[in-house]
Amino acid sequence: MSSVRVRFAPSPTGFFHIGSARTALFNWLYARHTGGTFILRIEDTDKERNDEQFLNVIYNSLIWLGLNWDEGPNVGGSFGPYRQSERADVYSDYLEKLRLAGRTYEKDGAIWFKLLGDRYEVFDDHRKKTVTKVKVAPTVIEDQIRGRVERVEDEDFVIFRSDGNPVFHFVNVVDDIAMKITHVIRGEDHLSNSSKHVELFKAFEAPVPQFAHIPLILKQNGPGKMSKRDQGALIEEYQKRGYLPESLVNFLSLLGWNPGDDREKMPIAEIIRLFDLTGVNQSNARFDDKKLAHMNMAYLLELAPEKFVAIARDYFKSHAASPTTTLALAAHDQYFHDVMTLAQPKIKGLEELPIYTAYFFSDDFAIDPKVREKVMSKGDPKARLGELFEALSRLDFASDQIIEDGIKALAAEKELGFGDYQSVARLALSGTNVGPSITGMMRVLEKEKVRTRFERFLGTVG
RNA sequence: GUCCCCAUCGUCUAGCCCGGUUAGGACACUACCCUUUCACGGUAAGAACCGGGGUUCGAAUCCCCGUGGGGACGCCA
Repeated sequence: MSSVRVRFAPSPTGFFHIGSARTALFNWLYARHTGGTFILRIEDTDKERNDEQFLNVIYNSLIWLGLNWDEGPNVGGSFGPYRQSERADVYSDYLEKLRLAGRTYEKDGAIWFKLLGDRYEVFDDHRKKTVTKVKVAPTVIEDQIRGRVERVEDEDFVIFRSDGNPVFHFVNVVDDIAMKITHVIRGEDHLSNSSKHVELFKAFEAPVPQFAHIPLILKQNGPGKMSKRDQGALIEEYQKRGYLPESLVNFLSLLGWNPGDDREKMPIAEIIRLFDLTGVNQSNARFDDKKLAHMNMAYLLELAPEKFVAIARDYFKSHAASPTTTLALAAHDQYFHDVMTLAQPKIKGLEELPIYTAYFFSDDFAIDPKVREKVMSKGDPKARLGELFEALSRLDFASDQIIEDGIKALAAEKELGFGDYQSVARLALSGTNVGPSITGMMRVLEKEKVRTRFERFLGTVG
């Protein structure tokens, strides 16, 4: 095990979104790549805004994505506790160090961190008030991704609120010291906080960890970074929509990082092997749900049929409220299996499944009027369906191939093409022109059902 | 307003560090092929170096300025 220790430090103040997931992923990847330790630390110092339910959202999302933590809540570790709300003792110890070093003072009931240098007053246009500044040399941040960044940190800042609770800057640095964090990998929105943090590290006389500020994910439409409220921002949502976590992870890994060549779809082991901070970009990336959907389809396509069926069943179960999924779940296992394997190579995502397969589980399906119009307008489809109905008794439904041969024989006999039968049969059987092969459809539906649907359709067209 | 970061097809990006490419790939879009509908797949096409100055024989690549985008400026994290 290497000495690399990284942490993902979310605060449970809202749902878990894409940006957080990507930060977690990059930390996890770096830990796995280097053989280091991935730590989950919950930054819940703001009691007002924290909520237990969000904690479970974080845990569940990380687990779903496969980002297991080596130290943290529920798994323990020798640097715990890993929830900041349980680390009050640690913080008072560290506050004492700062106090002894003469780097704190009290004002308005809060405890402030004192910068070193001469003070002067200046009016701040933005905040519309006079503030006290300190004459300081710029703070240098050596960043693995940005290079050397200088920032002037010239105002004292609060480290303990008047309610007695420590603030983010303080606990973040203290815990990074206490937990021996070696690399701080976080979003670029923290870059301007880093000067505060570096000054704190220096005040504690602690080694400054390596910083790596990764680019932000921008919302796909409109200005600004992606936030919890944006469309497609929540991890939970992808879970609900039946996205495969490995496809989301693969997609996310490519947002701001690349292996240096054209490879995109890669197994996680390969991503871990290739991942490094030097491959991380400096510019923000816009989220593209189409590319994610494509990635997901590619993963779905290569799933072993048994696995696909199991995942499909889970998806139906978690959407059991709808009538279509209820009927599907009520079907025999083998039948469900057969329908799903028919659909697997055809669909782009699990979300399509209930509607795509609905007519397999219910005779009560609508005929698409547009498709009907199109199919019925050329040739004599009614006659074709009649012929096919006639031939049904002679057709063996044992395999797609036998059905295909049977229809082809019929077509040859009538000096017609396969398509002349296919389109109208599909319409009668499914009410649409979208779906799996007609032969597979007939095989799975079985002869009796095919017969009754043909009959019914023939009846409706008079 | 101040400070910080960034800048290649519509989007994600390779190339930049170490100047010489028909500036490559993927998603999306278009056409065609495959075909039993719809997809998948295949082929092809269109599509970019933000602008201006330098440096240089030569700049996407190095430097400066501008512009644009993003972030931060809380007793939030």
